[in-house]
Formats: sequence, C-alpha cells, structure tokens
Amino acid sequence: MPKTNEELEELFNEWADLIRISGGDPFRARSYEKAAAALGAYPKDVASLDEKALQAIPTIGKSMAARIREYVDKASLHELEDLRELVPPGVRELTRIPGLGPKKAVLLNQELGVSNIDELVVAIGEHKLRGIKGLGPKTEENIARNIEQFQQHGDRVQLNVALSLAEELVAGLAECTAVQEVTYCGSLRRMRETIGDVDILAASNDVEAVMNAFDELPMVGRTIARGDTKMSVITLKGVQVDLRVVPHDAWGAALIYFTGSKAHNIKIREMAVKRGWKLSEYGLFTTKTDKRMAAKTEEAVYAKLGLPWIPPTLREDAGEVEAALAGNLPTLIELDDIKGDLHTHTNLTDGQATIEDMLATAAARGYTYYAVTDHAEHLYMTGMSREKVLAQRAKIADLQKKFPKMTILHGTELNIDQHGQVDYDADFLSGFDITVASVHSYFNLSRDGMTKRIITAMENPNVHIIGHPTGRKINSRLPYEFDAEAVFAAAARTGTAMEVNSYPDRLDLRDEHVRWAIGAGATISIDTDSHAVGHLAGIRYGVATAQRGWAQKANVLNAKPLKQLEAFVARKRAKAR
DNA sequence: GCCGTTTTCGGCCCGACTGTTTTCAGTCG
Repeated sequence: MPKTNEELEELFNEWADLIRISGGDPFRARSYEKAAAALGAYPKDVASLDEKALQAIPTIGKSMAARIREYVDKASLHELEDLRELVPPGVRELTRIPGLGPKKAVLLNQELGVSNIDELVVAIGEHKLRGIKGLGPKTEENIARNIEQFQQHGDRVQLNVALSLAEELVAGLAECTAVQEVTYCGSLRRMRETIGDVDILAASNDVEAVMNAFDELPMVGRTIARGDTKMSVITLKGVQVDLRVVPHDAWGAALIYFTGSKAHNIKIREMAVKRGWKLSEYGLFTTKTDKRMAAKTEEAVYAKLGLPWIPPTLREDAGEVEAALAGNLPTLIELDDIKGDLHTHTNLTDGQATIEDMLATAAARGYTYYAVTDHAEHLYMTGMSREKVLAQRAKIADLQKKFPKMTILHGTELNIDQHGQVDYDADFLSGFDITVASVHSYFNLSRDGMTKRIITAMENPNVHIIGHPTGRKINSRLPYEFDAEAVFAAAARTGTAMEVNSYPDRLDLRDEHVRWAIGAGATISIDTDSHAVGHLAGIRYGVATAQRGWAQKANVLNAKPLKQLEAFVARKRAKAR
C-alpha cells in the first residue's frame, strides 16, 4: 500500500489509543480506528487527493480530511502531538499486554509511576499492585502471566502453523460424542496471513462434556478462563485457543459471530438494528417481540438481512457488504480452478526433491500443466549452468512421456540485478517455455531505483512472472521500498503476471496488494515456490490470499487453460518485435 | 468524529468472562 496511507493508518491508530487512555469519548476513538482501517486498505495514495476527494472515502469526514491534508502538506499532526504531551509516555506500551486496557494502564501509571513493561514487572515482583483500589492479587497474578506469555509469543503465528493446530483440535473434539458439529472460525477461517488466537466453535447441548474433552486433548496446556459457554486455553506450544459451545440451532449465527471480522460483524449488526432487529451469536431477533427469525445457517441469517452468503475470506468490512447489497460480490478464485503451478524447484538447484518426485506429486494433484523453474546461474550458490539447463530440458522431454495428462513446461527463476537485467541473453531465454524473475539481492536500493529495476525487468519480453514481488518475509523481513502503483500499472501494460507466492512465510503479493494489482488491470499467478514435494499443497494459502484480494478466475494466469497460458507468453514475446 | 428510507442531533453491536465488588467495571473478540 502507498506509504502515506500506511503512515496515516499507524498514526490514526495511535490517536485512537491516546483518546481512550486520556479518557476521551470512546466513540470518537472508534472513528479514528475506522478511519485508520479505511486508509490502510485504500488502494490509491491519499497524498494525491484533495479534501473533497478524501471525504468520498467512507469513514472520512470533514475533520479527518483536513487532518490528512495537514499531514501530507506539513508532515505533522499538531492535535496528535498535543495529545501525546497529555499522555504519560509508555502507557500506550502497557496496553499491548493482554488483559491490560487503557483504564488499568492509566491507574498503574498514576498509582505506581509505572511507564513501561519492565517497570511493571518490577512492581509486580514487589507485590505493589494488590494495594491499589480495584486491583487484587488475582489481577496481579494474571498480568504477570500475560506479560510472560506476551514476551515469549508476542508474534502472531503463521497461517499454516495455526491451521494444522486447528485441524488437530477439531479432529480431537469431533471424537467427543457430545459434539454435534465442530469447526474452526476466526481469522483462521478468514485465512489471514497470521493468527493471534485460534477460535474453535462447537455445537452441543452438553457444554460440560465438550469442555472436559477439550481440556483433555494432548496439545492443550493451561486453562485461562472457563465459563458456561466459553473456555480459553494456552496450548503446550504457547498458542491461545478459544472454544465456544453453542446450541445446534444457533450454528449459523454463531459461525458468523465467531468468524468475524469484528468490523464485518458490526456492519451487519448495524444493518439489523436499522430494521428494528438484533443480531447476536444466538440468532437474528426482532427487538420488540424477541422472536428469532434466523440462526440455523449462515445463509439464512445473511438472507434475512437481504444479503447473499459472503465468503469468509472477504469478511473484513472492506466493501464486501456494499458489494453484496449491490449484487456485485466477486465469484472468487477457488483451489479447484488452479490448473498448474508455475514456480517450483528441484534438487538440481536448492530444492530437496528430484524432478521425478516433484512431477509425480504435481500429477497426483490433477494439474494439467506444471513448470519446473530452477534457479538461474547468477544465484551462484545454487551452482546452475547453461549445460545443466539444457540437460534438464532434455530430461523433461523424456519425462513428458510418463505424464501424458500433464504438460511439463521448462522454465527458470531468473535473478533481477540492480539495473533490472536478468541472467541470460534473449536468445537463450527464448528457449524456456516460461520464466519467473525475482529480486534476490540489493534489497536496499532507493524507492525509485527499485521501482525502475522491477519495471525494467517487466519490459523484458522473456520475463513472464515477477516472483514474490515485494520481498517481504512475515515476521522477519520488511518488503523492499518501491512504487507499487507504478509497478502494477507496468504489469498491466507489459502483460507480465504478478506472483502470489503461496509459501506461508511469504504470501507475497499479500491480500491488499492483490486487490490493488487486479484493480490496476494486472494478471496474477498463484504459485508455491516449492522446494519439496510437501510444499505443493501450500497452494491453498496462495489461493486464500488471492481470495482475500478479491481475485476471480479470470484474473489468474494459472487458472487459464494451457492454450491461453501459451498465448499469454506468446503475446509478450511478440511485443519485442 | 461520522452519519442519515424515523435523523443535521443523538445515536454509535452485542455478549461472555473475570475479579472485585455486593451490582458492576474492565477487557476481549
């Protein structure tokens, strides 16, 4: 997303926190949060908009627009700076600890002078919290434990880790006879790239039995809360899991509630309120007579609100409700639409598996084509040479006979050098069926330099896909700086696909970028970058990320039949002449 | 601070759980 949007998202979120900490109007705080989310998701650079255009963005009114302009024009926000003066430094940091909200953070600061997490740890060690009115020994204990949990597992877990944990938990609970239905919900069902807590929903009329069964699952560690319908635990690996048990006849309403997102739920609950109804996890009710109108299935609840069923990957209040009302919901790309993988490796370079094993696994997935794209020679550590390339090509011609239903494409993953050039000359490049080109070096170029570099590579008629386009690694490496708007426009202009790399620690492009790239008219390619046979199944993460970016089948290169894929490559090569 | 098919003022989603209280505030999702 554009840099200004990102900065404003962060600043407005800080603003919202400071309003809450300073005891300001909570609804006003929410306005800032909503505006922050809207700016973060906005696909164009807001720095280029005037006040009138800014106000056309939902949640941005007159004063928000003026503040955005102030920030763009003067690089400052004087009201936010004034507010920072009012709030003791460090109090906001304290609210990052689970269970410690603005009220308690202020209390701790006022009573004990605590202004950061380290000082709080010392105060707890001296048992100073229990003397404060409203706090007791339990609170002191809980905060101490939450700090420990936060410091050890502060990062959200990756999608694949959370998903396999959730699948294990669901399978375990399904064996309990009291469980009528069980599934995972929350950000995991929405397939967000990282997951805070794993949410499990079960239907049963024997809550005790389900909770006891949950407690006894081997991966479950400590219980942190247990009530009549809800229970929270920490797994042995330190992930928080929330279990909610509901009556079977409220399954659909509970699914919606527990899947979220919070913003999506608020949106549809407001729709209910406007009709004189009330929506909760127990169903959709009339306010006057408390009569339940829908609850059994998600479809029934959405239908009563005048909406089609909305796929979980879209439920972020990012325009999906409005699109649903207008009958414009996208028909999302599905896993079954994927016809092949266009970015994969073998043990000829840095992969773990032989080409035979990779091909057999791909064929078993039912792919109609598959590209072998081992690294090119400028990634010296992989020891690639032209001789090896040609030998691999000959081998593929041979192996093709073993896979009559799957066309094997011979490709390569090229390295984009700091000037935008790639490993081979046009002549040698034309021998490949398809190529991926990626940035593997010089991550610290200037924004302009990086932008120019990537666009230069895209202008090469023998470059068909840009691999992991932003270079980010979740929780470890930031994306490199470049002008995404210019790059996506160039992708559309040059007929180059932008990859959605499915590797769980990459997911690159990410959801918001996918939506933006598609909006710019670019084609995306959902690939696994597999280095082992087990990686090929990871395509589900890429498909989910593309869904979160509103991608439809027509936007995806490797959802096209082979002929159309070949035409995509040929069109680009023809441009060189 | 935003917003409008009851509205330009007065609303703003809804419920669960904990810990500290003797009926509720704070926090979470």
